[in-house]
This record gives sequence, structure tokens and C-alpha cells, in this order.
Amino acid sequence: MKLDSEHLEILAAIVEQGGLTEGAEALGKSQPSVSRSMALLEARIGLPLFEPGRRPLRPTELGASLARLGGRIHRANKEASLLVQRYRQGLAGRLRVGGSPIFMDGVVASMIAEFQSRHADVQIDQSYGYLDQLEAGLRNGGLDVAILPLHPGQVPADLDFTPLLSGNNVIACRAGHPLTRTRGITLNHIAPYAWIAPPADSPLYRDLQRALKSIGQEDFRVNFSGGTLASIQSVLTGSDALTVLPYSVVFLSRRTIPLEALPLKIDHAERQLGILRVSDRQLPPAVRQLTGFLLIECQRLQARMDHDQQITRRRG
Amino acid sequence: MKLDSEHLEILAAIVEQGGLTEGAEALGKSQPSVSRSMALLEARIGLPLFEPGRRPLRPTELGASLARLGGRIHRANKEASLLVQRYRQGLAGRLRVGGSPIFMDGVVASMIAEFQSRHADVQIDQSYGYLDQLEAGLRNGGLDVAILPLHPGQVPADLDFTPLLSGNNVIACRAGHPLTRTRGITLNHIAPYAWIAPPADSPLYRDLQRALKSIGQEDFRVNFSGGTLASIQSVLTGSDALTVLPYSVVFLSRRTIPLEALPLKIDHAERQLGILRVSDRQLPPAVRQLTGFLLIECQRLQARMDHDQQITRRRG
DNA sequence: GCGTAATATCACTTTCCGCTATGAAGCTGG
DNA sequence: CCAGCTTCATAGCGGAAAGTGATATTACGC
Repeated sequence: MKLDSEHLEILAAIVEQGGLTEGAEALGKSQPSVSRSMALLEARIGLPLFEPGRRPLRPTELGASLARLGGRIHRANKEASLLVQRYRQGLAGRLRVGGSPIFMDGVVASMIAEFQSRHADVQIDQSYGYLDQLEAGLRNGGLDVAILPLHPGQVPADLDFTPLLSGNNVIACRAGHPLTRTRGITLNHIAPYAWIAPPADSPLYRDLQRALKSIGQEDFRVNFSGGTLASIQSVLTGSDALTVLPYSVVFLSRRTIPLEALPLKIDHAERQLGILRVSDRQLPPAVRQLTGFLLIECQRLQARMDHDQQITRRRG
Repeated sequence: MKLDSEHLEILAAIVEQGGLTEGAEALGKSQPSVSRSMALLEARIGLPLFEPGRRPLRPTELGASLARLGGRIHRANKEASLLVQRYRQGLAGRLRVGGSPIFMDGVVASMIAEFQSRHADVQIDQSYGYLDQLEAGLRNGGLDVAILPLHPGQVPADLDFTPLLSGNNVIACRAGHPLTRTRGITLNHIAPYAWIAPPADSPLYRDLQRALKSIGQEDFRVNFSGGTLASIQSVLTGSDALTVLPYSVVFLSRRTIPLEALPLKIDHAERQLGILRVSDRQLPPAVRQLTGFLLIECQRLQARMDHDQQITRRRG
């Protein structure tokens, strides 16, 4: 025999409110409705839930016990409603973000931290990877969104790409590096310095090759490679080595780490840093919240960078 | 917004069983039924519960969370069903028994102990009182049943009385009391001994007066009064005092306490020890179980007492 | 691609929930 | 002890939704 959970919830309300009429009011229903519900429940279990012939309706022992269980059901149900509400508003849930390591560490991580401070119940699972892995993750449902630099032509048909920031790379070095005091930097100035290389399978590594080729330096010396952004930053600030990084990463790093970008134009693919997601899948609200948040933050960041570059240009 | 608890339970079953069809089977419903229930639930919360376009139906994060709550609801509901079942069989519940002190302590308590060892989940609230209080308790719902000695003519119209034992009283003394070795006891033999009196408002006290009057002893010396059965037993065994007790109480006490009944016929009201209850109120199953149990136990006790008395008579 | 198994949809009946109106039954104060 | 009030039960009715079998659709494995 299966009891109707709704009936038990109504019973709980009646017992708690101390009367059928009050219970009905608390539930937002009419008195006859709850009366009949209780009659049905009593008929099903075949035992009285209330002492017969008593005006301030008093539950029997069984009625009281069932009311307690009804209360438990009610609380669970209410919690479910709340969960849905919070989930709707993007205040709860789990979301899985994948992205290219440097950009995630250098730009996105701090934004995610800010996002999480406002959405405490959102659990974020972050992972690293490049285009192929991220694409696969998106397709098999392992990822909700991916954040990476991408050329508009590279976007697969079934995926959607929302640009966040221009993806131009710069040659970065420690603040106070001899080259920062050099006017009109050329290949000859750069040649003596060793390079820090991003992971060999990363687009950034290819960018590095490309960039150096574009300024005429075909072969170059790598004295550190394979590290994450944190390692690269450490090596960079502790030596006179150079590396290639997205300008946005250098820009944000400067808040805490003494880095600078060399005013040397390098050729780079017309990529943009942005968010990749499956086109037709509707994203959970928490994910939409995050992407919206990142969009705004990146717009502000872009504005600050543009502003900064104007000043630099004027100065330089 | 209020979610349907039933829907959440269905969701839990589907997630647990790993499929809509299996879930439906586990719930004993048809597949289209649960399919539509889930469609309704999804429509109400406006968010997907399952990853779209996946064959081994996989819940979304929200779906999984709601399924957990659905499981909680299901467990509470199942517990309610079980409670009703046990309650039906008299294996659960609370019952309130009131009774006259001596009889409750001397006869009923041990039977209740036996009953409770078989019905562990039945909570028994015992209280003491005489006819007036017990009647009131029965009428205002504070008591389920009362156990007391009653004359058939005393039974109120709206109450029902089920006899358990003959209520004849005897004069009791310690085993080894001088009078137990006396043949053909008369008033003269008894006269020197002091009496232990039951509480002054108890029927037993009136019985004592009546009994002594019946054997010709109008005035008597009381050297202990007001105690419960346990006290009376202590005083009785530690002195040569006499008292009046129901024979059944003496009979059962003898198992552990050296008491004897004097073979002296005393006049006593034609009362019977029995169970009093409200006629038209249907009793909770646990109460019916207890009364049935007491009935059987008392029949056995009565048989043993009758047997014993025959032997005593033959011997005496 | 095709077959298979799982899920969604359809058409229809039954159950039950919601309401208003109204009747019956306790409790209360004179 | 009766009148009046409050509280609960019942009746009748419309609509939402759950139940069913039959059937279309879709994803997955080969």
C-alpha cells in the first residue's frame, strides 16, 4: 500500500496548525479540499487519524506519527523547490569549464574567483586542454564551456564561439629588463636572450615560432619549457629570458608581478580569446551566468587595455 | 512554485534504476506514464532534468540533485506505509492504561512486561487511579483502557467492562506467620494482630473494613497505611501484620515473596477484576492486542489459581 | 545504413483535486 | 439548557492529471 505524499503533507499542516481550517489556510487551499483529502487518507489506511467527535481536531497517536513523516516530506519538497529556484538564477549547480592553460591561469581564474564569491553554491570544475580535447569534452558532455584562443575560421560548425578579448600576443620580459630601456628594438637587440617556451603542443608555442620568424629570428634558444603560467612568470621575473604571451595575460599579471611587454610588433594569427560551446544545447543557468559575467569582465578588461595602450603609444 | 512529491519520487526511481523503462517497472507503472510525469516536471521547473539526446538517459546536475531529494521523500513515504502496517497489527503505537494500584502492581505489570517483550515498538503509559479518575480518563481520551475491580452493577452505561479474574479478597500474612499453623481460625485468633491498610480512598480499604466486619471484628488496629504494593509486601513479610489483598495478587506474589492467604472466608463484594473501556470508541490495534493478551493471560492465571485452591482445599 | 531497444507521443478513461454551497456537530456563554 | 458560533463533513461539478495500450520517433550497436 502506497500513501499519497501530498496527503501526508496536508496532515502535517493540519496537526501543526492545530485545526483543519487553519491547516487549509496555511496550505492555500479550501477547507473542504483538505477535509476530503484526510477522509481519503483515513479510508486508505483504514484507521482514524483524528480522535472522533472532538472539535479542536486532535490527532490520534498514528495521526501524529504520520504527521511527523509528512513534515519530513514537506521539508524535502520545499528544499527541492528552493534548489530549483536557486538553480534557475544560476546560484546553484555545478559547471565544468575547460580552457587553454595560460589564458585560464592568467585571465580567467581571477574572474572565476570573483564569480564564485557572488555565487557561493556554484561548484566549478576547471580543467585544462587545447582545442581537440576541449572540443571532445564539449561534445561528450564532459564540459559545459571551453575558453581558448581561436581563429574565426577554426570554429567547427556545430559549436558556437563568443569572442571575449583580442588575442594578440606580445613578447614579454621582466620589468627592468635591459630591453625595456632600448628604443627602437630590432632583431639584433633580441637575439642574445634565451626564450621560455610554453608547452610544445600548445598554440602558444606555435605562436612563439611564428612570432620569431616574423621578426626574422628563425632559430632561438629555449632555456625553460613545459611549465604553467606560474612557473613561466617566476622564471621570467628571475632572469632576462623572454617569452610570448597574450597581451591580456601580461596586462593582468602586472598587478602583482613585474612584467612588461616589449614594444615590438610581432606577427600573429588573427585569433580571439573566447568561449566555445555546443550550439544547440541549452546551457544550465549557472553556466549562462558565468559566461555573461566573463563577457562583461572581459569587455572592461579590453577597455582598460585599449586605454593603456593609447597612453603607452603616446608616451612611446 | 510547489513541486509534486510524486514526481520527485519517480525521478529518484528513474535515476536509481538508470533508465525510464526500468524506473517505470520498479514503480509498477507503465513507461508512458512516467515519461509524461517527467515531461510535466521538466515543464514546470522550466529546466531539463536529463541530458538531451542520450540513450542511456542521464540526469543533469539539477536532475541528480532533485533525485536525491526524491529519494528522501520516498524513504519517508515508505516509512509511513510501514508505520501504518505495524500499527494495524498492533506492533506500534502508544497506549495509555490506568488501573487500581494494587492490582496493576501485583498482576498486570508483569503481564505488560511480557507483552512489551513481544511488541517492542508499543509505548505504554501506565497510570494509577480509582473508578472516578479512571472513568474521567476514559471519557476525555486520556486513557485507552482502565483495569480495576468492579461490581457488575457499577458499570456505567456508556462504558464496557470485560472481566478478567474473580476479585475475591483474602487475608494475607507472611509465610510462617503463627496463624498459618493454626487450624480453624476464628476471630479470636486474628484479634491480636495489627493491620496494614491500603490507601484510605481505595476500594480495598473499604473491603478491609467490610471483611473484618464480616468476621465480627469491628474495630482494628492499623500500623501501616498509604503504601504501594511493594511497601505492603515489605511490611507484611517483615512483621506479623495482616492485610486484605486480592487472592490473585497473593498468588502471584508468592513466586518471589513469602506470603500466604489465611483459610478464613471473608465476606466481599461480588466484584471482578476486569478491563473498562468506552463502548463505542474503536480502540487502536495495539490496545486491542494488549487487552486480548491480558484476557488470555488472566484465563491461564485463573485456571492455575482454581487448580491451586482445589489442592489446598483437599489438603486443608 | 539497419535493426533493436528505449523513449516520446497519442487517444481515451478514470481518479482525484479544486471550488462553492450547504448540512451537521461540538463548544460556549447566558 | 438552549442559542449561536465555530468547525468540520458532504454534495455537486468542472478540470487537471495519472493511468492504460497502441504507435511514432530516436539514438545506439553492429
